[in-house]
This record gives sequence, C-alpha cells and structure tokens, in this order.
Amino acid sequence: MNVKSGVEVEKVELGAKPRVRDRIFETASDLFYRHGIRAVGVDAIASEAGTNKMSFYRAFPSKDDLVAEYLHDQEREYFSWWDQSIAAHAGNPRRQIEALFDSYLDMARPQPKGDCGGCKTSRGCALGNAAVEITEGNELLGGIVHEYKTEIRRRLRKLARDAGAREPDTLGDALMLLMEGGYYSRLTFPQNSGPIAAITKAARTLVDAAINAEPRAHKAR
Amino acid sequence: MNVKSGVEVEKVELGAKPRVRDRIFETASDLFYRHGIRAVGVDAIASEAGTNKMSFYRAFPSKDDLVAEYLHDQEREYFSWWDQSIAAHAGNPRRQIEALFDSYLDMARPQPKGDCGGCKTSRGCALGNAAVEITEGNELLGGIVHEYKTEIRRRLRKLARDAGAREPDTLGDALMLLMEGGYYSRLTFPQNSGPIAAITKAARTLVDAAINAEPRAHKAR
DNA sequence: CTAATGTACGTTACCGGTAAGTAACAGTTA
DNA sequence: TAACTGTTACTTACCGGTAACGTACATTAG
Repeated sequence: MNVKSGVEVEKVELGAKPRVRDRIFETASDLFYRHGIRAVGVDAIASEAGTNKMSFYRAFPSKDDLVAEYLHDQEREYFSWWDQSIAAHAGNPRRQIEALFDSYLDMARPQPKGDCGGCKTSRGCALGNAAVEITEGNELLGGIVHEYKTEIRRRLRKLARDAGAREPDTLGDALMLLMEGGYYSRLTFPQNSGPIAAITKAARTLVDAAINAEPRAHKAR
Repeated sequence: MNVKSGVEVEKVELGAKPRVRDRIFETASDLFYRHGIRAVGVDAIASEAGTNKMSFYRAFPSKDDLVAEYLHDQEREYFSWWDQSIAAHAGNPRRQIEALFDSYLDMARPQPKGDCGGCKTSRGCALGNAAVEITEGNELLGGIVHEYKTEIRRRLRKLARDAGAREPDTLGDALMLLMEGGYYSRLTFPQNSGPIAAITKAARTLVDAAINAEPRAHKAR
C-alpha cells in the first residue's frame, strides 16, 4: 500500500494539476456517488480523470481497494461534518442534537470540492448506498459500512444520554432512524422535496418527549 | 409411451411443478431481493430456476421487463400487507398507525412463499434498494419506485389527518422517515438488531405529540 | 389407431459489448 | 539515470440477447 506522507499538500484548485492518483480518486468518488459503485468501471474513471486504465492500476491495486478508500474517505468527511455541526454547542448535548438536524437539511452530501456544483440531486448516504450494492461475500466493504453505522448509532445514543433522556438508547435509535430515512428517501425524492422536510420538527419532538418528564406547557421551539 | 410411466414426477409437494415463467419469476424475485438487481444475471436466474436462458427470453421480452414486473409485484404485496395490518382497526386511524408499526417489526419482507425460510437477513425495502441501483437514465424503473413511495407518503399523511394531527403532513412525513430508516438500517444491521428496535416507541411518541394538545398524564400503553 | 399439428421447453452455439486486470513499449521530466 | 506517465494491445470473463435446432406431449382429424 502506498502511503503518502505529505498530506498537507491539499491545494488542488490552483493551476498545477494534481497527481494522477488524486485525480483518479476525486473522479472516482464523484462517479461512485452519482451513479453507484457497480455502475462505474475503471475505464470510465480513468478516462474521466484524463488518464487511462494503466495509470489507474499503477495507483491502485484493484478497484475494490479504491472503493474501500472511497468509503473510508466518505466516512471521514461525514464525521468531520458531524463534529463541525456540534462544535458550536459544546457542553449542551440537547442543542447539539438540534444543530445536527438543522444542518442535516443543508448538507446535500460531503462534497470533495466543498461545493455541491454539478450534484443536482443528492443521492443519500454514500456508505448506505454502498451497502445495497455490496454483495454478501464482500466482508471488507461490508465491514466498513457496518463500523460506520455503528459509530453513528453510538454517537447518537451518547448524545441522548448526555442530554438526559429517559431512555437514551431508544431516543438515539429513533434519531438514527430519522437520519437513515432521510438519506433513503432522498434517493427517490430529489433534494428536500420528500418527507425529509419534516426531519427537524420530528427530531425536536422526539427529543422533547424523551427529556422533559413533564412536557413544556406549550410548544417551546 | 414407455414402460417407465410409473415414475412419479412430482418432486414438489403441491402438485405439478409450475410453469417455467412462474418458476423464473419466483426465482428472480428471490435473487433480486437477496443479491440486488444488477448483481443477478439472466443466466443465473434461469439455471437457478432449473431452466435455461432461452426459456427466459421466451417468457420475458427483456431483463428490464422482468425487473419492472418484480417491482410491481413487490409493491402489490407491500400494500397488501399494509391493508391487512390496518384492517382490524378500521375507523380508528390512530390505532391503525400503531398497528402498522407494530407489525413492521414482524414483517421481514413480503415473501413469495409465505415463509421467510432461507432469508436470514432481511434486506430492507425491495423498491428502495432498487432506487440505489437504477441508473439515472431509466425512467421506467425509476418511475415505479417514485410512484410507490409517493403512495406510501400519501397514505401516511392521510392517516395522520384522519387521526386529527395538528400538522398532518408533518406527522405523516415523520412517520415515513421512521419507516424508510428502518428499511435502510436493516441493510447493515441484520434482522432487528439495529436502531429499528426503537421504531414502535418512536412512532407512538410522534403520534402522541401531534395529536394530544395536552399529552396524556403518564405513559399510556 | 394413426398421423399431423401446435405448444412448451431444452440444448448448443453464437453475437456484440463491456468488465477487470496485465504486458510491453515509448515519451516526459527531474 | 530513474521515476512517472501515456498508449496500444491483449487476456479472461461475464453480460444481455438471439438463432437454429431438437424433444416431449397434448390435441385433433382422418
């Protein structure tokens, strides 16, 4: 495995075109997310990245290795978004949960280029979608997705516990169902035209009901 | 006519073996659900059904036609389950919603053979999973999924309205997010080991919060 | 009873396209 | 020189789909 030590060289948008490997990876991430993993061949990736298949296989041992790296990268970007969303309300887990769902609607997806330019319709959760395509024999890729979702579950349950919920695991799981459902429904309903529009109110309702033993007299909001 | 007419040809327990077309369809439905649509080729379907590719193309014009029929059939079975679940509480929409989510956990998926025999891990929603695999150019298949999910959304919103929810569309959408999330998470967490375990309590909480201006004094249930 | 016919299905071989992955060689640049 | 990259050509395998032919059986007419 090739380990790049100079990670901090991230300036891509400037004139000098990045290394072939990086171009391939960025292109592949984009194509994988938009069209699915199985639907995108290495030839398409290479030509779209302005190179050819041989340079692909000089940079990656196999397509599966690229996919694994893609999934890990998406996971990293996702939790980066997560941490960033809750950072402003450190010490206030209840507000952190609300902040998560507030920024949920704005986040089409973790974009490599920081902007959701050509991505007209968000295609949900990259890792979750991969779970649909991953065949049952593939322990490597399936394991990545499983660990990822398990970590999300763990974080939501912890937030619920820190917020003082009566049944923290139940609240955490319920919030996770909302998030998962939002991603899933986005595959069918573009942007926020689907039931995802109700996600913030739903999350707030669940949090209120789980935290306030005596619910507030009227809608707090 | 030969002397070996005494051999009983019935290996299947219920009478004569069904027609090739039916065998192909049942087999394909099973394989599509378990492994995904793109992952299953017509050769695999045919041989698994005990026939060959030519008989496949004598029964179906193309693989896409079979897929469309598969999706329609899954949709039909799903709404059949739906109607069956709420039938016992006609006239009581609130209980109908609860009944839906109560039977949600039991329903691994609409099984062709009525039993969830070989299907160890439920693979979520057949239509929803198809949405991941359907390429953007396929209007036919994409349209089927879109109509299906739109109908679910319509039904849940109507139930919420009939139940007297303050914001029926919001409650309906929130309930749909729970359902979608349940299916999605089932891809990663087998059976009910994932966050789906909290779906009934979450649904009840949302319904209570939306219907009771003054929530019940303590947990009813 | 026999023969003809239609229907349903099996078998083999093949097509064009595309997939993942590799070999060998040539050009570029530091 | 040595590392990196581009190019062409190739292998192996599978995909959806088709052609041509062979077989078993039921029906019906003569």
